Amino acid sequence: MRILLIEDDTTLGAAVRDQIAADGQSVDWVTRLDEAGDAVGSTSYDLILLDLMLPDGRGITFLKGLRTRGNVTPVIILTALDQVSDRIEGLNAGADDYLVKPFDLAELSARIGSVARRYSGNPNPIVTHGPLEIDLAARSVHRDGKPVQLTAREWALFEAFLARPGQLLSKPQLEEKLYAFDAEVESNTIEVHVSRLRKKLGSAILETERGLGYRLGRP
Amino acid sequence: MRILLIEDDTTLGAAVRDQIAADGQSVDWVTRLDEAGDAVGSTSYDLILLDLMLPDGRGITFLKGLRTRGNVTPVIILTALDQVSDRIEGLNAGADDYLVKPFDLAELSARIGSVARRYSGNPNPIVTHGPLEIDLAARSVHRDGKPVQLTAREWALFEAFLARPGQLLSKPQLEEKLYAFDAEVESNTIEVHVSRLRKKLGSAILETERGLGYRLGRP
DNA sequence: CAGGCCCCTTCAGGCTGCCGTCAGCTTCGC
DNA sequence: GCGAAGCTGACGGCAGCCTGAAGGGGCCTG
Repeated sequence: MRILLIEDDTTLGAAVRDQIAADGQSVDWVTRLDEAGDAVGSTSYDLILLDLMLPDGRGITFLKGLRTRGNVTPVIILTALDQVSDRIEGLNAGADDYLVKPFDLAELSARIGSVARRYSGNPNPIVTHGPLEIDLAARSVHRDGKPVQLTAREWALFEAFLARPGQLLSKPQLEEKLYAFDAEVESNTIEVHVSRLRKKLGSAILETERGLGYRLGRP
Repeated sequence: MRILLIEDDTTLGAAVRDQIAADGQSVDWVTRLDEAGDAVGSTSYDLILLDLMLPDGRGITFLKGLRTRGNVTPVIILTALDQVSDRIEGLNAGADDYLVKPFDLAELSARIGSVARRYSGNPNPIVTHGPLEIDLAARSVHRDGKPVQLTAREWALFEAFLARPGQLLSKPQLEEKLYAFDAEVESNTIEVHVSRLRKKLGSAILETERGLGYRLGRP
């Protein structure tokens, strides 16, 4: 992942650069907005870390210009300004996240990871399970290459099994997972949803353990 | 590369003209907006350098008119106004960059080079999605070859889906994207904007996943 | 400064289809 | 063969969604 760091404080900049490099990402570090403008003009970045107070202008303006030109690269703002109004202005200008100095470098790593996961141009990780291809982030399932539509409840149920492959889940456990714990389910709802899931995903997908519950079938 | 310089200060204008010529580009220099209008009407420029205070009107007005007529030539604003509001107005009006006077001629060269690299004479990359052609940089959409006008919110929403094609986006996620995170949206704003987008771009463009959110439809 | 215009939000009414329920049937264990 | 547990088709209620219309605010114009 290619990251552009725009930060004029040399101490902080170097620390951030080293942290990112330690995470295995590549960094370009500039200290002025005009350098930053050239950089985004000539290179395609996956993420921009932007200081708000720079020697040749406000980072906000740079960010707005970026967005006005249709650039959708995710931007995380780094700034000493901790007032809510600045934060709102930054987010309104199109920032994706915000870090107030002084911040923990580990936290920075976490945010970078989060943004990267959310936006990386790469496709989401796909879990395969027999004839099924499951994209958890996109909430989509394909069966033999054909998309399958799952409803909200069906997803919740399916997710519960995917989270614990092979593990036996009792009906009370599943009800707890599907409903706010105060909801009263006085019927065979789980059975019905299991039935619908089997119809959509294949009858082998869920195995019944009579009297005990269900478990995800072997692929 | 062919550059149009709109500047009424003869000293500065001559200096800029000479600098650009020294960089090996060709320049047309006009001092009034009506002349500028004639020039863009008769010649195709790769870049426009625009002063904001001119004897026969505001440069902003000229720029807006240009964009309204669908002209997407990159524009760099040259101005003595150093207030943030003016810069933002310029960028919102469709400028690609700005330079506050007095500026270094070397910096001007760098910006020109940057813009040139960004556009490299070629039209912007076009994303096609079924009957839609989307120019992210110019923020324009064509449907079956006809231009479609999107408002700010509509574009922001559309962009969110384009950034992650096929991914399910929940309403809270979309609200987060459209509004500062502390804004309270107590109504069905997202639904309304989705509805408008469908009306403008075609009903199949966004698919509803009841209880979960929306996703970009297959082309 | 009034007036117009456009965009955004909110609201209300109508519609869709998901979900819980039930009943009748099948399967399983003993 | 019997009872208990599970399966599944059918159906009505209602949450969630759609959309036309109205009102307010910002921006530009005369």
